[in-house]
Amino acid sequence: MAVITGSHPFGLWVVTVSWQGDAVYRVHFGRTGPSGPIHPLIRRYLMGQEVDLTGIASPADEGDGKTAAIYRAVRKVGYGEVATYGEIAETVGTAPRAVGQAMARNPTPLVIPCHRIVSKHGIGGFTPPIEIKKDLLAMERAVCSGRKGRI
DNA sequence: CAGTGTTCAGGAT
DNA sequence: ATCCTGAACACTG
Repeated sequence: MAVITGSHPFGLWVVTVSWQGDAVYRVHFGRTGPSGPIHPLIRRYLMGQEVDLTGIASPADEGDGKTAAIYRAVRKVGYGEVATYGEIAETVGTAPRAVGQAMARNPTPLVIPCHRIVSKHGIGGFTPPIEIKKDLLAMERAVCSGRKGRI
């Protein structure tokens, strides 16, 4: 059984996902991507539905190192919520820069919501174009505020 | 050893 | 109020 690679549009971008069963191995943003199916939950997420992606397995958060612990902490950040590098660092017991380092090497954005981790003073960084991070956050915020008059 | 998707404090404009 | 430095922290290749 081979790993499936497919893509789905998100705004002006195309999200390419390599996955198999309930495990996602790689997520990549680009202008174009191969035709093929992607993980159902990620597809619904990209279509603007509030879905819980914590059920998806990612090789990144399995391990013994600090990085894996950071990824697990990041995954606890819920849909439409944000946390700072410093908060994640304090949870795991490490330094903010280690969190940034881990985010920069995140193999599976969305599954591990690195876009919800922002700098204390601004939006923070993002290895693909920062526009994507802004769009993702804007979408989640819109969905959350859209559900029955809450904030 | 060097490079980060940080953070904090200080000082200048 | 905004912007710039410099320093210290933890982790990975």
